Amino acid sequence: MSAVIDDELWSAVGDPIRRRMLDLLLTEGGGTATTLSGRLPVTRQAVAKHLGVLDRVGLVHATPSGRERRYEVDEAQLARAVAQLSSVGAAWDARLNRIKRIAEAIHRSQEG
Amino acid sequence: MSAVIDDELWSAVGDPIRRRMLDLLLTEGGGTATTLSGRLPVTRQAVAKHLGVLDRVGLVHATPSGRERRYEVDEAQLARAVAQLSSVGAAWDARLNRIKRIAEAIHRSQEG
DNA sequence: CCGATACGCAACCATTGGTTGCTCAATTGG
DNA sequence: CCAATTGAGCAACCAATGGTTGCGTATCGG
Repeated sequence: MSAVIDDELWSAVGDPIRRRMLDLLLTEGGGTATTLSGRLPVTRQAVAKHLGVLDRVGLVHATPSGRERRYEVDEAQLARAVAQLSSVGAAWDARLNRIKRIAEAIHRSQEG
Repeated sequence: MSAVIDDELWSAVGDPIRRRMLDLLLTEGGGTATTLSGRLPVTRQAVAKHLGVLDRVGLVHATPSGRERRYEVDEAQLARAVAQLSSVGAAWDARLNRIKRIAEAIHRSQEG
């Protein structure tokens, strides 16, 4: 029930560029800093830094081959991240619902 | 299907301090920069800046009263944010599932 | 009225995301 | 085999952001 998400994981997927990178890596089945930067509005170096962040939290992993460094999404890890995201959403949902029920109860008690 | 979340909303809830602030505001039914800073590891001024961010994206709103400035969560807006969070999660889930199905199909075709 | 308190503003510092410029290594082709 | 190309990895630098301290101001309560 913790709803205490791993802050590193959150900030990793909290960045819009990194979310788009994950999307691209998923839909294209992996890529390098160079190929990704061709589809993003930032330079290769910026992409490389973001890949470093994603790598450190385990959302992607790299396989060097020749002079290339190909990155792929760690699907299990991303699934875990998605689960944590939705658990935070669920926690807030629960609080909102509880507040709503209390408010309704007060409302009824004031009427009846 | 967009899965294109409002980046401002994301970065608003992407910050761990701001998430804890939302939690506190929900569970305590509102608060001021001063009361929140008492429960957080940052100064009142830092909290005030975060409240400004949350206010600008509409997740909280303030009602000045005397020398206090009381903030409360805009529940409808937070519900919207939660919905967007879960839609991103759902989009990634869908991609992960599709990839999984394709991988399984390839696996089967290679065996049979 | 005067002290305490809650807020806002400004200056300043560290971290982070971005850039450019360079070097280095591996691939490719004459 | 040697040279040009190309992908990656630094390093320096800049802007924005999250944090701090310090100070001014307004409101509340004795």
